[in-house]
Amino acid sequence: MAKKYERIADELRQHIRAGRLKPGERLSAETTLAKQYRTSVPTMRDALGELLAEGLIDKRHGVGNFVRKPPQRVERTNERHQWEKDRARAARNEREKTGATEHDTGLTASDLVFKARYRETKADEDLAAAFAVPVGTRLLERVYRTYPRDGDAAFSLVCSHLVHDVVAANPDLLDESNEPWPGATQSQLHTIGIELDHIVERVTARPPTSEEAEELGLQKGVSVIVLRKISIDTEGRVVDVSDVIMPGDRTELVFTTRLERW
Amino acid sequence: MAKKYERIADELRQHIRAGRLKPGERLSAETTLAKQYRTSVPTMRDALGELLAEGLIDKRHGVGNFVRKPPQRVERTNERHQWEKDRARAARNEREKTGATEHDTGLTASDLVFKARYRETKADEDLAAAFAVPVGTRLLERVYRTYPRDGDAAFSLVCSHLVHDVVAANPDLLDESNEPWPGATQSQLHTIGIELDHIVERVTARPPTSEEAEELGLQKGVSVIVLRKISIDTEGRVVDVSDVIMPGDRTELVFTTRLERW
DNA sequence: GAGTGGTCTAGACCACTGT
DNA sequence: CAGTGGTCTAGACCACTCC
Repeated sequence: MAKKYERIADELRQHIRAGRLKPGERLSAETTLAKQYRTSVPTMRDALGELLAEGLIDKRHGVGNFVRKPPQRVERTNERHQWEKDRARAARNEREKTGATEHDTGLTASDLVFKARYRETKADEDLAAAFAVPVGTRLLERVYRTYPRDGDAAFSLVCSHLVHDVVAANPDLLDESNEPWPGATQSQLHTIGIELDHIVERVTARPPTSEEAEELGLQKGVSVIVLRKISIDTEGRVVDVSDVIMPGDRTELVFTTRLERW
Repeated sequence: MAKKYERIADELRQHIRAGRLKPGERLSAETTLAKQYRTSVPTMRDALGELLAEGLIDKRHGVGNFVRKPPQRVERTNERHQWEKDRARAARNEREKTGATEHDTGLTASDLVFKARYRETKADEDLAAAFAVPVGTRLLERVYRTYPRDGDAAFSLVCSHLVHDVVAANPDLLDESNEPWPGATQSQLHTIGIELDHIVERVTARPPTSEEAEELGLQKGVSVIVLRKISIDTEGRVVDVSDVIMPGDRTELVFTTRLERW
């Protein structure tokens, strides 16, 4: 009854969990494994595909299959928003001390490479609805990437949108060469007199596009977590809509909800 | 350069999005499609596998492949916690009016079938750490399922844990036949004098186990969203640890974070 | 060049569904 | 029973990595 590739996957999983296959260790070639498990190569590959989607192994084309090191999960908390707000009005040298990615990963700025690209776009239907503005309204699109200095895969893909005419009040905000802006978006918005009141985050999961898989270094079968962050200011206006794509096998989102006392 | 199965998947995706293939419509048999696209059946299946993971089609063994109706997404907000807290002390008939699943799905109680199963267990390492109690501490495990009356797949798989000796203060709380308890867990905890202060939710995504895929009616390649909810009472004690498994292709989590004013 | 995984083919046989 | 998708096999050929 049990499918063959599932039984093989189970067996390999046990070996990994029990430590008989150690992190970083290379598995035998797929042709060899197929013989060992008395099966064909495609079936063997189906079994390995399960472990791949679970993040237990890495496949490296032309090299081999490797037991994955237990991934260092990146936590992203919703407390970062209050933390950013507290720092938004601080002196520049204070804000420069740490950024949010360092806050999440525990790495220091020297380990990280940061890239920003600004572009002007027009609101499509989706964004127009989120901002409650007409379709075609001019937006400022800001794309961010943060890479570890040695590795190649990005931690997350971030794409933020602002209403162009709103942020144009401070021309510095239109210039990507001012990035990384110490203190992040809330500090930038503060320069044009905007204070945030609350943030709504919508979380879903789906398979990555091939570009996303490429940039995040995702193995086949691994999903991404998609987070749409909507920032609302004290007048109830939507001032920022950001989409964040994170690798599903390395990301943990943490949300704390405080309740009113009886 | 582009892989053949990706090109075919792209083409089918376009057809679906453009409405040339309508929701509910059956695709040709895989052997027929393979001929149409001048490829082999396994490659055709790889292409269909992409659409499957994206939730664009349903495969029904022995029947055919069907264009999926745009899934009605279930939203789960963190505002439900305050909503539940507000109702926890209300009169029974008030609390009976609606439950949280109805709140999320917009369905009424008569459309839903509810099941609860209680069981006594001992804290493993993971749960012991979450509760800050010794490994082996007696826990009450409560498993919940909610099904639509006509369909077969559950909306979510919920497993809640309470410290047995804490809730034993009210024997009614040990008896699954008292479920569904109007007003949910916060109302149950209120009967033993517990008030919640805040809730921490940790969100991750991963492939489903085969049991999860079965119960949630998931197609191959669709991930689940895993939410661990930890409830902390006004004395800082962890009183409930719940794991919620939700289908990745039909779920949207919504978290609102309110910020302190400057 | 040797060895690895990636893509694709062709086809056997099984399991499930509806008539 | 006919038709469908599910599993599995055997093997060709390509693309990548490392020596």
